[in-house]
Amino acid sequence: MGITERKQRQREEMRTGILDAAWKLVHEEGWQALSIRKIAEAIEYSVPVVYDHFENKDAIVAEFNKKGFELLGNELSAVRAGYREPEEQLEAIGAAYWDFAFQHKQYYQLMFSLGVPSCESARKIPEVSACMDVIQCTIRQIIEKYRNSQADPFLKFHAFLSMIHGLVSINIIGPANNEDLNRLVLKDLVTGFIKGCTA
Amino acid sequence: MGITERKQRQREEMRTGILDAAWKLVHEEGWQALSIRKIAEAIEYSVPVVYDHFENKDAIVAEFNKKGFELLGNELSAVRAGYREPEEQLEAIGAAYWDFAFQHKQYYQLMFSLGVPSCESARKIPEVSACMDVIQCTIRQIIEKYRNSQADPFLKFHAFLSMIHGLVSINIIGPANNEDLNRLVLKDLVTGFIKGCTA
DNA sequence: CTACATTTGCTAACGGTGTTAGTTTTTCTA
DNA sequence: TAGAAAAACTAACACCGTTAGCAAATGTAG
Repeated sequence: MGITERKQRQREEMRTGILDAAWKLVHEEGWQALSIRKIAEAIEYSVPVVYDHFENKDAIVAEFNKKGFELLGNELSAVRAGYREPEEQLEAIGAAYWDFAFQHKQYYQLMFSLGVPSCESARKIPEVSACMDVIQCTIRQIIEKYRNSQADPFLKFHAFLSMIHGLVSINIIGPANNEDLNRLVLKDLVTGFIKGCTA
Repeated sequence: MGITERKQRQREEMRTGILDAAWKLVHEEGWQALSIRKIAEAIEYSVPVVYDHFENKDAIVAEFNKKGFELLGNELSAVRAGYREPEEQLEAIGAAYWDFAFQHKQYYQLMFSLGVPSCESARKIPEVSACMDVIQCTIRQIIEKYRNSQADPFLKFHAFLSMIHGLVSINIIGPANNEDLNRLVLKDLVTGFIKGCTA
């Protein structure tokens, strides 16, 4: 009775086919150009077929949102594993975060609502927490390492995220800004931040 | 021959009427709900009349973008004028920037593409520069005051903007976050930043 | 092998969007 | 008062997300 298995497999293939088509469209024309109708055309099926696999357009978008945080989380974890001292780790995380935002521009725009019709009802998904934990944990270690009882890890975490996200989001809108300047700003922000954690 | 004057006046009235109606809609239903048709209905004219005063929807949105930066620029200037020392000024600017973002949520969302279909072809408008100059100038004064030749004013300006914008944009997406925490994060960021400028 | 049931996919529609071509109505001028 | 100019409108085009209802393919049981 491999029939149900085959059907299951075909369903799965269609699902990923939809996502692949959607992703291709986003890459070629941006989020604002993504439409159910174009997806349907790309997979060579009629529109309602898409609705058999996703409740609505938001559900498709949410899928990418999740995947984006998953990707970023993995990236940050991997980079962090390459260093021993938490200061180095945080510096590397800052750079990696930056790289991610621009190497996966579409993901990042979606993840932080940059010029994208907001993907409602996200933000509580576990991928977000997991991703943030990497940063939060590293910062806590810096503070602990320097026995700086005045620095609140939670507060510092939010400060760090604000810095890094602000830098990225300002630069991700519109075409290429001065890349060298941004690198310097990033370094200035991160080193300044670390100094604030240690002293 | 007051006829042409009257016509001019009527044109102006219709223009502001369109903008008022648009602004009301944005306030009531958000940017994503703004439509030419709804504007036309609100002003009790047919759709093409709107196109007699604005080239397209983007032009209407761009108008608000400009106005937003104008407002923010004035706000920051005013707040800055209330203090003598640049450190105090910057601290006040940080707080004022924050307040603006949340008191004029719709403006801020538009100005920095937070969940809004990007208003193309903005960002080079003079209101943006004027607004940023207030911040940039204050930072330069702090650096000069402390004769810190190592701190680059331009770089520090970008760093400051990143911080403040990052904090705001993370918190402006979604419903109310912890207000007290955000105030602390803001203070931590700004004082840390000032320390980085002075030493 | 056939009859029924289920799944699968489709057509066609509803109400919405931005935008514009062409036409009517109003207003001003000569 | 006739004709030119300005103002406003109707109606369409080409999209969009979403869904109700129907047709065709597929699997199941007698």
